[in-house]
Amino acid sequence: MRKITSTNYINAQKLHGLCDAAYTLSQLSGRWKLTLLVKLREGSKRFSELKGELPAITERVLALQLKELEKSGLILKQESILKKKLYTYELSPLGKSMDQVIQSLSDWGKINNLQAEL
Amino acid sequence: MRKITSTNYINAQKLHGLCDAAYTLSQLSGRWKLTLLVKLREGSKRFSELKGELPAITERVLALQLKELEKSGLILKQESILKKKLYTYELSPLGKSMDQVIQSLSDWGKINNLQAEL
DNA sequence: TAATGAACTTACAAAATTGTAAGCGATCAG
DNA sequence: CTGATCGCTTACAATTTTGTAAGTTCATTA
Repeated sequence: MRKITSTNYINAQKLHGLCDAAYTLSQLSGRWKLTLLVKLREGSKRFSELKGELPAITERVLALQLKELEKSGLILKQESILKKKLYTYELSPLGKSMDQVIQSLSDWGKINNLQAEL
Repeated sequence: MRKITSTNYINAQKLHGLCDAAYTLSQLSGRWKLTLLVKLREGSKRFSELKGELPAITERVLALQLKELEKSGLILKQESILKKKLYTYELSPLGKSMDQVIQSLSDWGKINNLQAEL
């Protein structure tokens, strides 16, 4: 939970007021958010699928990140019509509008991420 | 300082191994880094200039962020030929190669950042 | 030469994020 | 009806990031 009276929080707000790029970044900040969006570009997935594709993530953090992405409108949570209590997550139109952003982040990483050669 | 034995650190490494976009994002993570790059796209600037353009930043944090950007090779610190101990910061070639990334982050923010209308 | 300013650094505290471990309420297969 | 699985939630601790306040060093200015 954020303290909306903290200098930290206030500074973030000011920053978003003077830098659009920083605002965008803030929507993606959180260890796994961006990667979740990348995975969801492939199509809608369930909680357990996402967990399976991100071996190091814990359920707690996965739930947190999904909730925040939903709150900021980038993804949608749908209940299956066939089975109750079965949900799928998918990109919302807003999330899809991030396509170019995600693509350029991926492209730059592909060229400069030496880590990935392992 | 990061503990290279922490689960947190190890998870970040794993993540960069499986997601190029996340690697790119990690190079930009830090409250002011991206905005510093945005400012430096306008041309090289000095410490005090940057401080002046980012009213809310403290000297401590500005110094930290600049040092990290330098360490990751995105910016260069140059000493003035005319006056000793006067430095300017500028984008390195690697930093300039982020142009497309920064541009798409800005573009998305421009459309979706309601905050900025203040 | 004393004062000023630029560019930091240090020690410390607060806040935010992430990880650990366990538990809980459906729903469903058997 | 029973146990298993899915999709979470809770309480707590560790880690990481950011902020506060003060001080330092060197070089220039007056």
